[in-house]
Amino acid sequence: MLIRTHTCGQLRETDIGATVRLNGWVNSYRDHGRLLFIDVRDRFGVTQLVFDPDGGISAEQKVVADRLRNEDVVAIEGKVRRRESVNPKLATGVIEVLVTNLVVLSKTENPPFLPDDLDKLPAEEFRMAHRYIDLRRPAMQKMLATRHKLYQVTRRYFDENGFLEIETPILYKSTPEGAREFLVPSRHVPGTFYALPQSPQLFKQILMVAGCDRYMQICRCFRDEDPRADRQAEFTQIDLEMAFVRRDQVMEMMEGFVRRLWREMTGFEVPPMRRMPFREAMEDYGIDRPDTRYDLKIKDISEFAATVDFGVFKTALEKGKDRPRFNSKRGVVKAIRVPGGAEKLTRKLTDGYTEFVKGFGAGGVAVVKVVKGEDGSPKLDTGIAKFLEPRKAEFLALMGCEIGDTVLFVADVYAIATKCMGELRQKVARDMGVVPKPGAEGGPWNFLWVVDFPMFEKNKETGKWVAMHHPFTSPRDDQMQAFLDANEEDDDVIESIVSAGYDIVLNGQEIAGGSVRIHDRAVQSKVFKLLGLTPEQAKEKFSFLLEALSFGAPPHAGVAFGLDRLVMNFLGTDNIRDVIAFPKTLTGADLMTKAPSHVPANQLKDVHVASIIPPAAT
RNA sequence: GGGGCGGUAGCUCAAUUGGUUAGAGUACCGGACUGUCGAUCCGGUGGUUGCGGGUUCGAGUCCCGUCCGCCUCGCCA
Repeated sequence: MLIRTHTCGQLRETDIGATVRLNGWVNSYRDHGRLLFIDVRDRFGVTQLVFDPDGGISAEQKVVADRLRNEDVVAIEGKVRRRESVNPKLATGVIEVLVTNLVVLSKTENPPFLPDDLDKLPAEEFRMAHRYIDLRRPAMQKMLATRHKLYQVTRRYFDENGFLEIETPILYKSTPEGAREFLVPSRHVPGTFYALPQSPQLFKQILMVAGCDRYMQICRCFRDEDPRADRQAEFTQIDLEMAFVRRDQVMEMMEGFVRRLWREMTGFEVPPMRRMPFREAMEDYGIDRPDTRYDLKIKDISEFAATVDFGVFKTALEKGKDRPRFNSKRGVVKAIRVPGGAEKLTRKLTDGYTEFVKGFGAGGVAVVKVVKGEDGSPKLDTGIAKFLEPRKAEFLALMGCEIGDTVLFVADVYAIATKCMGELRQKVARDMGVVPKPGAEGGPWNFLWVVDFPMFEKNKETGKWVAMHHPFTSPRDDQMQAFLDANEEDDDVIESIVSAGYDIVLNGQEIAGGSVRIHDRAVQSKVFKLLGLTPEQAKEKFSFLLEALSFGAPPHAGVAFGLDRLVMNFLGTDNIRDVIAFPKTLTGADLMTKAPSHVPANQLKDVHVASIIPPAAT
């Protein structure tokens, strides 16, 4: 074949006169009879070829050229010359190649679709089934290049900071807490199974005990739970761990990474990141990953609401009134002041909010508008105005209301009211049009740390304690003694213990999370006990960890970044499948390879597995 | 597991209340054309309306079931 001398994005004015060879795909053809133009494409760009019987191409080859169609693969030789008319859309648009020799390397069937970004894209289902064509699109090539660059910046930064890149096993021990695991049957030991790792959490801690000091890995993780637009069952993490550090050293290292990453990927200089306690996030934003690009803060007005003669408030506030503040079952009234809402939040929208919060367990949303009265002063209107009227001045002052505002209320127990308000705040922000464009489209990049998470929370169904982050997260240093001293039966104390965990939140999205780990066997044992694991169960599941911790474990801490979400941010997409070369559907199918698939009976027999699904039914 | 949206030519879409032979653009095939660049012009092929039932004189359209895709709640230590 004619091996290329240049890529299809390379030739410039300075190459005019040179004899070159190009390889690539036919991107489009424009047949003028005697004269034929072909745009040839590779991942580097597009170059125009000209086939002219007066220009050195043989009559036989011209006939072959006339038969070229989109996505045929060709090799050509020819002479670079200046175009008669420049195409400013192409980087190579000043020149063209007058072809003297053509070899068709691969003739294509009529392709199911053409890989251009100009027309409306085919259905995603179809793009995934023919991924080899979809990935030819310039936008997808850009995605692959962006991911690649992210890998390189990541490896460079952590290498410079003394991290070792170490691979950990994919065939791993089942530790069935948290997410459902993918299982792999063992051939050697009938009836036993590996699991695919939800993350390399325990291996990286073991590596710290093993004296590796600093570890990093760009690793695949597997969680057999239902995906979402921004979630795949199989996804990639930038996984890290450091020894001989506490919280601040890790956070500093991570912040440095984020700063480097954004500088190199986007040119944006990330300012010092504020640290927001979990409690503040929940109080002001109703969520542990607040989007601080817009205000619309939530206000707890329980105290004021108690003075209002409104049944819904009174009923809510009666609930769990003897419980401590922030207790999930204590009744509260929360409000959001929406500047300009009186006009924009129509009755239809606010009625919709009631339906919306019902989905999260609340009874509804109460509404009041602040309008201009006849004397020009603020007047309460619609909704629950008549109940608030007697305490109007106090209410307006409390909420800081101005004419034109709408105030939305939810009254329920703390957990529900907080969740509803957090979700409602985001919905209202969208309805009001105050959510900025994504960072990749010129909007702000808004980073913050969320810290001081509770160590434990109660599972709603079982009533048992579960680790909020994971069971290897240490209490915050100043909480350690309180944790060791705590009576396991004392829920209020257990609930109050704060962990040494930390998340990085970007524009309301968690992009990284980590914690200082427990490096003391006694502390780890106490956590397992609180989580309801007997010493025997703990040993069965985590003996290797407990042993490791008992043979000289350095203090250590780490973090994991969601790599796919980082790429989504850099490309400005909200679809995770757009940043993965070979993604899966919501049911875990690979539409190109048709995985998962049935396997022959003998293959099942080899691994000692029998299907309970009758062959006829499948 | 629950809720919602969608599935019509290779692809993107249309088809009035249930009513004639299911159309258009594009791709593809044939033809014309020496400067185009999403070439243009002329002509043509192409349909199990996802699948299976049902209602009806008549179903792309209505009903039931099912499969697939997407969005979402639960779930995701």
